[in-house]
Amino acid sequence: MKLNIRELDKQYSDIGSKNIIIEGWVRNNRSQKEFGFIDLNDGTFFKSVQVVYDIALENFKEVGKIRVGSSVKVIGDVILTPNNKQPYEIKATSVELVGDSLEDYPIQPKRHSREFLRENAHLRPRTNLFSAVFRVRSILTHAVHSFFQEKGFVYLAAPLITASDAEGAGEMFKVTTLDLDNIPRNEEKSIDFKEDFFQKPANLTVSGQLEAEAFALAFKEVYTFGPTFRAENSNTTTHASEFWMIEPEIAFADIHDDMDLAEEMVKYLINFVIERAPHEMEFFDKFVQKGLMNKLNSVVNGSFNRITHKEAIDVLINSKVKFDNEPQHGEDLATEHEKYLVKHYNGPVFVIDWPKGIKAFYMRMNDDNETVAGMDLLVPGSGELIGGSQREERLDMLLKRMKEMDVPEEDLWWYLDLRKYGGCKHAGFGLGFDRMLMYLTGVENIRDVIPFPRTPRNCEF
RNA sequence: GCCUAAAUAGCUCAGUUGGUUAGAGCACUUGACUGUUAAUCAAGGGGUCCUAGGUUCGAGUCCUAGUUUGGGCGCCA
Repeated sequence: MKLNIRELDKQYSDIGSKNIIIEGWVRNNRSQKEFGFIDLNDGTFFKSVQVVYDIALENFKEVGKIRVGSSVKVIGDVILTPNNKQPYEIKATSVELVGDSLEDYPIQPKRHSREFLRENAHLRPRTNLFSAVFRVRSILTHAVHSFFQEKGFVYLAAPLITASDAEGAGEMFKVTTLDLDNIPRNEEKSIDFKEDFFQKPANLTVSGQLEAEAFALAFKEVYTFGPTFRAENSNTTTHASEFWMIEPEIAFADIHDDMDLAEEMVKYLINFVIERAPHEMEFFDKFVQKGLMNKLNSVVNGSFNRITHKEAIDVLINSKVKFDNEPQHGEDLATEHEKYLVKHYNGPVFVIDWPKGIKAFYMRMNDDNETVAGMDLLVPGSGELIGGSQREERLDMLLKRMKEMDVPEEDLWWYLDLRKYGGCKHAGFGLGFDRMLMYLTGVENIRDVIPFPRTPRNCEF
């Protein structure tokens, strides 16, 4: 009977000593004179199973030489070993080498640096850490859909290619089929995009928000979940050129409804993963970030702090801490300020009502005419986990803001239409999926929670 | 993009004020070993000391430039 290790771990006590077949990869092989042990992992379960083989095997000597990384097929019986480190193991009646692993296999049964493993991104999922990270990533993906689907939100796939350059969320990657060695020029000597695939300049999206707004004004509650691209030359532990973002958008809702949704979602995601990946979470808690589970449990059981930008600045000023950037009303928060705030409040903090000059054109103007209804959720380690706002639904105000901020109206005619035909107050946010994963696992670098990360100068694999 | 640190065996690192033939642990090869679990023990193979210049009788070590990587900052999710 073929079994995978996940199934085996569930039912090992009932299986008795039946012949079972397990196929997987050798994590370690300790051979002795007349017997030996293989740590076998088949990828279906965080833990490996120990296979015991002895001299009764006709190929005993060859089995003893099977190297780490090799794939094997094992036939054997389950035996219970309650007095050992592991509650059960496989007593092999047959061990067959399926795919040899050459002598220079880079992954060894020892600690490797994260940098080295990044350079071996095709092999790192075979290590404990990355096995745990990427299984949790998969579970977190499921959690996202599960959360919104349970609430009846409609999922839309926002376009990845866009002709609009107006989102203002950062530098964009250009999309073109023009021959770069022979770029067509028009009479003014500028690039003739009439010759290009879309007959106009096109880019990879930096946000699906504007399209999500269109759907929110039809389905009331919607979300996007997909990749996003930023061509910024960002070199930090929390930025990638290609990352995934979740962008819910809700109609007939204001910024407080928006924060309620964000808080409920973050808590749901944490609970979902803790429940379904207990071994992985235990591993993170033990080896990646001590106290992680305590932190997550207190986040789930507490409520998030909510302060205005003005209050945040007051807290910073009253702290008497000597910051490199002096906190000032009307100015942006520096990273050191964010770090102080999450420490001060000992957990996630919403900051709302930001000075209008430092936020995007679509955020709703508050009655004071000085601040907009934007909100950021700051968390320890991952920085800005969520950025969102109540959207400006008043056509005249939106047009005024676009003019002030030099956003071209002609590209966004359809976005303006949403305010002309049955507009209503609405709000939404973007949650950085990869940053959420960092927060959940305690992994400090975004490059270590993305299977094959893209960052400036790095597009291998 | 700015600031800063680093680069020595496949990996993780040591290498003193510039001085003989550049070392260790792990990995690999060979062998030993009756319950290992990052097994242990013995022997062996393995080096463009990041690259290019320079200083010096002599450079892994000092200087200059470059490349790559880490961290911090900016931009943001």
